[in-house]
Amino acid sequence: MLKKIRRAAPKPYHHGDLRRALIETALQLVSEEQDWTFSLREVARRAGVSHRAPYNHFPEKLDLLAAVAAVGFDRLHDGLARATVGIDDPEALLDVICRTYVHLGLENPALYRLMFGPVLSDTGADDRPTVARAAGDRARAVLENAVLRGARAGVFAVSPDSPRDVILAAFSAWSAIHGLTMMVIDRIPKAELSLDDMIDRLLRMVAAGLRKPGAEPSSETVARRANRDRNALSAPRPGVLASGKGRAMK
Amino acid sequence: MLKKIRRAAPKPYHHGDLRRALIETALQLVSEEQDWTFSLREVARRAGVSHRAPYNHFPEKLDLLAAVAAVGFDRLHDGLARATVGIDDPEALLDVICRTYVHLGLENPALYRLMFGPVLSDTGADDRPTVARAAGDRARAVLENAVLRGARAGVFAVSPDSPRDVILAAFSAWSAIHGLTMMVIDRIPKAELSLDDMIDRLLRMVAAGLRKPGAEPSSETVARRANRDRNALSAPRPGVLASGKGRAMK
DNA sequence: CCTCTAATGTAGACGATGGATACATGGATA
DNA sequence: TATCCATGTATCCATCGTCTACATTAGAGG
Repeated sequence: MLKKIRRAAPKPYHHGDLRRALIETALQLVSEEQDWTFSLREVARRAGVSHRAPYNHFPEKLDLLAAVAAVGFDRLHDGLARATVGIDDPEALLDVICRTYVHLGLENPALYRLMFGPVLSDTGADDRPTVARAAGDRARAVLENAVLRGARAGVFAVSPDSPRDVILAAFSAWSAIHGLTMMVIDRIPKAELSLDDMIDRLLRMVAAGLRKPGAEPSSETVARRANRDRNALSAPRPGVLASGKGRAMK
Repeated sequence: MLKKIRRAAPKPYHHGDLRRALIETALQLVSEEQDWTFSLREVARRAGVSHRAPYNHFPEKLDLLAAVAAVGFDRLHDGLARATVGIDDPEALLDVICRTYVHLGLENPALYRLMFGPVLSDTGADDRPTVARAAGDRARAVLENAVLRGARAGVFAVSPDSPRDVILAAFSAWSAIHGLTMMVIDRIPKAELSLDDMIDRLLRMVAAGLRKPGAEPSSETVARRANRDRNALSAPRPGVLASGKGRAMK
């Protein structure tokens, strides 16, 4: 009998780490095609396994996509966390978070859309998939934390002792930047509007909505300039949400 | 020869008004299933034609969906226009627009998502379909008009003579309410947050972002109460975006 | 070290889909 | 009345998501 010669392991029957490979491949596809209508079979093909193999790890296509979305939220969280280290001023912090957020979202529109999209919220009548939900919560925490800090510092018109107050305020800000991000992704604004102008105007609104009525609205400029410098320094940082070629909005 | 007896026209070879029927059917399906993954064949089936017939009116499925989205924008525009007749105070006007907007969106989440969704913005590398684009512009105009009025009245910190200023301000407000609408549709906010609270908090932010720094922030309350009364009066108005059963978010 | 099972893969089948090609119908116009 | 062409129908095809049946192997228990 021929002894099984293990020559450079050409095709181990068992992939070894298929689950992760599938998520990676799917993420790659989402990034490349900016779309998640690719077939599950295509994912399997790219991963070099039979078209049925993925079903051993994900009950259906949606579950794989949910896993991809979770990765997206993780990267978003990491990107926000990394961009905000060492910033203490609450207004500046909020400004950086929002700007970074929008840019991260635009870095990989399809992934961003997938993270929030119908695919995940329409899973039956129940809630969003737990993976995505949990990952999203971690990202959300960054923003809530910033609001809380501003509240504690007495800069924001938010009661630091009322969780509801903090959550509502943070959610409003999040809604605003999420809306802007989605609008830009979906190409709603007229072409002549510059992204920076849109962000500036929106952040003015967000800041005004959080600031204590009596506070000085001019320090905002200072904070903003500081952030811009800071961003300029770390600007060439490679994309966080972007995966593969991931051209951002072209 | 048998004379063609037109007995209740059992099956006229030519449908007569297929295009409209297809759009209607598709809209119905979107509303019922809260999803547009239904097959084009299903639409044809419901319309009582062969599965190939739709292609005589729409090059592909996306084009039919674009037409549906256009209808959605039209209804949104009509709903906003109807809700704002007779309101003069700019702050109150803006308040009503935003509140109505969110409610209309939540009335038929899938349709709202379709209007903005990837389906329409990903049509090749070019712009969104002209139908949807045009219909969306009309809806957008309602908001821009309100901002313009506030600017003219000197209530908003917006130069009425600078179109760019007006557009940017309106776009910021739009982004905010669009973001809120999407977030709620996508079930992002924690369950314990009430919709009204979220809207109130966001509108506070929007108003603060538009109001002239010196203006009185208390008149807002008056305006809001007025709007709420007004809304209460016309509350039982049947859904505008809703079509068929169109349960709103269940 | 061997066995046996459960996890992981492969092969192939099924009904349905989007879209294409070829042909049928009949309303409006000459 | 004859004819043309927009509008429908009947089929065909590759592909998809998911299912059932079977193959392989890693690793736990003896």
